[in-house]
Amino acid sequence: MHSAEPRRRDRRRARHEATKQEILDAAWAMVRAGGLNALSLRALAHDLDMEPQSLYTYFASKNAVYDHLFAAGNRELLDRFARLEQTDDPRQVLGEIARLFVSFATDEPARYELLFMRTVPDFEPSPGSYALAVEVFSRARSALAAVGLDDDADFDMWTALVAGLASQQLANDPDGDRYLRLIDDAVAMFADHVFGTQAAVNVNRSLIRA
Amino acid sequence: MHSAEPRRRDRRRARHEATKQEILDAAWAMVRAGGLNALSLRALAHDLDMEPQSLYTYFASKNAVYDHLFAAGNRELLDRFARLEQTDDPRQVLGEIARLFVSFATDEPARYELLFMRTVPDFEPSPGSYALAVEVFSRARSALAAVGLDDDADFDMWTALVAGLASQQLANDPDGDRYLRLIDDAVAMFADHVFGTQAAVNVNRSLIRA
DNA sequence: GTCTATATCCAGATAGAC
DNA sequence: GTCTATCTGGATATAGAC
Repeated sequence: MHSAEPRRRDRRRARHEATKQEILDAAWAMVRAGGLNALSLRALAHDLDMEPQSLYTYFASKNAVYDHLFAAGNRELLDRFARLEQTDDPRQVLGEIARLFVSFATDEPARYELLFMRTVPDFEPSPGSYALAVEVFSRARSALAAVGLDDDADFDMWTALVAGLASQQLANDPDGDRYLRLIDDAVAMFADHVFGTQAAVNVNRSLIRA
Repeated sequence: MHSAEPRRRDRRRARHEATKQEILDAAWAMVRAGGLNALSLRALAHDLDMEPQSLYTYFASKNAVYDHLFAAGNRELLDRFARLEQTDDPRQVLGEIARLFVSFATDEPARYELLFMRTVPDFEPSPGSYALAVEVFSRARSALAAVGLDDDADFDMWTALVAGLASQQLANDPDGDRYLRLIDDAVAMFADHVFGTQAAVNVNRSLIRA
């Protein structure tokens, strides 16, 4: 009879985790529908047919819910990084990363807002969640470094360009692709700037041949 | 005695407008201190030593206050446009406009947020205020067209680049100039892309001379 | 034009019974 | 683990006396 106890605890824990996940799923649905600041514990409880107070069994506060969403968003980004096609072509790498971020933004604007804009008052990610964000950052940093892009200012320019495309897409054409379709052009512009233009490369080749 | 009445009405109206402006000044101070969503009619009234209900004499709703801030922000932008140095040099024009927008953002982040991000739930500018925003847009559009930049996609790329620099500056280095100091480089990158590189120009000159 | 009083609704969070 | 009951505080807005 002693041996049954641990299994019972496991089942309870599993149930607990399952409920927690249901709450998080409902939270995603809520921010998806009404924006990041539309998250409300009362409404969340209502959607799940429970009393608001019961949520505190699973999350210590509303910001704890945000923290789980924040962590999940960063894990999703890391997954997408892991699935990137491997290549040595700098322009292809830049294009892949830009598409990764901008589609991450358009897929779920609220998630992008949570991770990259500072729009939830008083929310600070926990150390564990923040570590995931740092991992995302260094992942991007080293992906660019691998193709010869290791200058800090260039990196900042790149993130500004990608963030600009993403935020304009969300703000001005949330359901279209007006800025999404500028990605290839943006990559060409940026790559020409930091690596030299294809034209310049051709000129250099001519000089070498001469 | 009849002639005194209009003057009394004028004085009353002037007093009314003065109080209205005091409220707006306090509102600016509030969003400056606590962010755009920190605006609260209760707190506003408290700062002005009045009851919250009295504010309704001056503004029909909280969003009416936001609307006045929105309009004032756009008027300030138009003023800055009017004060731009006149020049035919495309790169100089691009640089001036970029600095105009990014410093407009860093001078008062909440104002930039109100005008260019969609971060106040349920706020829609009134037709009159929106008209000012449209005027700002067309002002930027025609300033670029005047130096030969009239392609829609190029314009979108430009706004994305400038918006990206501004938003990254606000989000990642609000008190510094990490992205501000990239403006010249960004202008060069963009201008090279749409007008051709200086290198390419030199090559063309060589060809013409040869 | 400003006040008191009030309506209505929302929020996050805690204590303690069961 | 979930509930009832409650605390505390916030919000926007309206009615009507003065």
